[in-house]
Amino acid sequence: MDTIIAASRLEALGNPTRLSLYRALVRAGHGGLSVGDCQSRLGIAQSTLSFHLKALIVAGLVTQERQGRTLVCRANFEVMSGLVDFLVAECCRDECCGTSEASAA
Amino acid sequence: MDTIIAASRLEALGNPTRLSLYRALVRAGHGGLSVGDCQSRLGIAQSTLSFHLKALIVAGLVTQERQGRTLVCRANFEVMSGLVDFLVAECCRDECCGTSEASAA
DNA sequence: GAATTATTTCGATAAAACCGGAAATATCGA
DNA sequence: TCGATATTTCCGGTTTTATCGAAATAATTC
Repeated sequence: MDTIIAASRLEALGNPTRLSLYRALVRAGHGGLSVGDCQSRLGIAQSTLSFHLKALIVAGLVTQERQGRTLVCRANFEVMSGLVDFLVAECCRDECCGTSEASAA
Repeated sequence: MDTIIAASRLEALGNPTRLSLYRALVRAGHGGLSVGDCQSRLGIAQSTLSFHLKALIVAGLVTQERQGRTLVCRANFEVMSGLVDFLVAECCRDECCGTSEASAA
């Protein structure tokens, strides 16, 4: 995953309102939540919710599916998994040869 | 972990410059990197680096230790681990009873 | 204590984020 | 088509962020 893309996803999660929204969707699991359900849970203005929801969708963290009048939102678990993998990828790769003190040799 | 704290950490990682910086430290592993090493790797102004480094430190993602004239920076792996755990915590908790269709019952 | 190296703070500026109210769009039911 | 429900877009104002250069601080060495 590109650093730019990973950063945009982390940025999307890096707002308390959006993080709460995302976690509500994570808790909801497969079934997801309608936009209205999200709104009543978070208790913020609809326009504000729509704004943040869109940010999560653009980032690829959330998907939407229309069901009649309502839009069902779901967390995209694969994207989250990829993001987590990215964060820990290459951990300690440059830490060669088991030096126990910094800048040894 | 509090949502506010988690969001602040994700926000800290949600900037391409800071994410690159953090990943450089993750790659460096236990030995860490001096601020000067970070600067030469990222190729940005020192003031800019200092600004972003401070953000990571305030967020708790990075620690610093003085060694003579240099400040050694290290990724705080425990904090990262906690953050990852937070993201996947309570997954599907509200998805009761294995309904396969949304809003069944 | 003066010179040197390492790092941060300050000042300025342009860009972006955040928020809610009002209006617009889309779907359903009768 | 008309009315009701569900959701988004547009608008504006305020706050925050990102960036760099220049000056200041901190620790070391001679």
